[in-house]
Amino acid sequence: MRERILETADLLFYQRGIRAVGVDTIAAEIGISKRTLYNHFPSKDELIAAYLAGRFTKAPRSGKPPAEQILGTFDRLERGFASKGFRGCPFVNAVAELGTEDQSIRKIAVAFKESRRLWFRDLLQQLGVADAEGLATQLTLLVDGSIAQDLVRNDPSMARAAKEAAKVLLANAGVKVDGQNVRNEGNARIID
Amino acid sequence: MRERILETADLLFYQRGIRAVGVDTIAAEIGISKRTLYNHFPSKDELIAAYLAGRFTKAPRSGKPPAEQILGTFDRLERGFASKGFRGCPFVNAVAELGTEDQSIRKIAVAFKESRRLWFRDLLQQLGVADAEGLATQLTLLVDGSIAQDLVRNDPSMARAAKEAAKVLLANAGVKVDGQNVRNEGNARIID
DNA sequence: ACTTGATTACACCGATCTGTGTAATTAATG
DNA sequence: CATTAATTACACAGATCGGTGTAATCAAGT
Repeated sequence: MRERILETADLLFYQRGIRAVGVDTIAAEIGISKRTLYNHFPSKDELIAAYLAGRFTKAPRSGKPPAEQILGTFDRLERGFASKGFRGCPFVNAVAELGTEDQSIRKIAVAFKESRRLWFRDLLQQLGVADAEGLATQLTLLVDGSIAQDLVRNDPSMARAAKEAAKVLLANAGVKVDGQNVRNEGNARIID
Repeated sequence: MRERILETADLLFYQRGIRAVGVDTIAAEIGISKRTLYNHFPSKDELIAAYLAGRFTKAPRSGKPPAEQILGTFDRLERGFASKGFRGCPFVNAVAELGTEDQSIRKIAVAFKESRRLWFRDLLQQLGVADAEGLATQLTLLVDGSIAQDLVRNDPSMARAAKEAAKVLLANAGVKVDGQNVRNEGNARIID
């Protein structure tokens, strides 16, 4: 039951916005009484927090080469953009909608952003990139930038643009990409 | 009077979110009657549209070298992030909050994003960049990415990370940056 | 002084919001 | 069968929402 409530809340919150969806709407959508919903979640705020916590999915660990994993992120992004229900990053949207004052929600959003940055960083470290921290941050900018742009433009190709930029940044850091050969001894050299 | 309403609505909408601010709140904040507000704006929706239209500021035209103008964007971003009231991109926030179905608002947001992309593109063309269209798109990703990241993290240094990434992208396209020397004949070579 | 237009106070509308109280109903367990 | 726990229907609370109707007030211009 709790999961049914959560998945319905997830769908409606993400699709229409948190403030735009009332608890009555959620209960009615499932076909349960409002009382039942409040028996599982003491307040809407806790339901919102649970919704965001449920969106906190770890990045998949795979055996593929790190560079492929990194660039594969943008392929998954593009598929996500093209899928029907895509409506931007739920964490960014929540902070944008609910404001910065709500610390509990902002903390979840920060934790998610940071977890993805660290995922990038670890892969970059495996690749021997010198400034893995900085480059990981830059990659997250491309990710969130393409998400924001797709949200307003509804243009999945933004993911590909981000991927191309990521390739350049990776190559500049000495990572071999797409069979390109790159040396990185003091002066990086990009061969396209 | 109309401007007073607009600037107050701007402040409250941007700071607290559009759905979170009622017309009564706006009128009370100014100290006018709700009737007066509705005499200037027939509905809240039109007030929202006017709010976004007012946020539509053209990028400044200056006589500085194109490369400096482009990179200066990120310096201005960083100052914006560090300023007290910064709360992300009002257009992205509006779309995130009001949903994609509201076409009139989404159109304003798209127009703004596109205007900034074209501003980048024109400067890149002045620099003789081959794929000015594509690179301009990539730069907007860095801009919007840093905005989104700063919104949740409250970390103005995201603008600097975006600037560093932009430098790499520019250099890779053969633009001379920071006194770096770059050739771009077939194979770009980056010297840091 | 007279007219015109803007603004005011204020009550009111129907709808919706989060949240609660309560008593009846259902389903599983012993 | 009896107990227990969950769920139900439903009314209701108090607040807020966007928006309107109306008559009084105010200020400026001719």
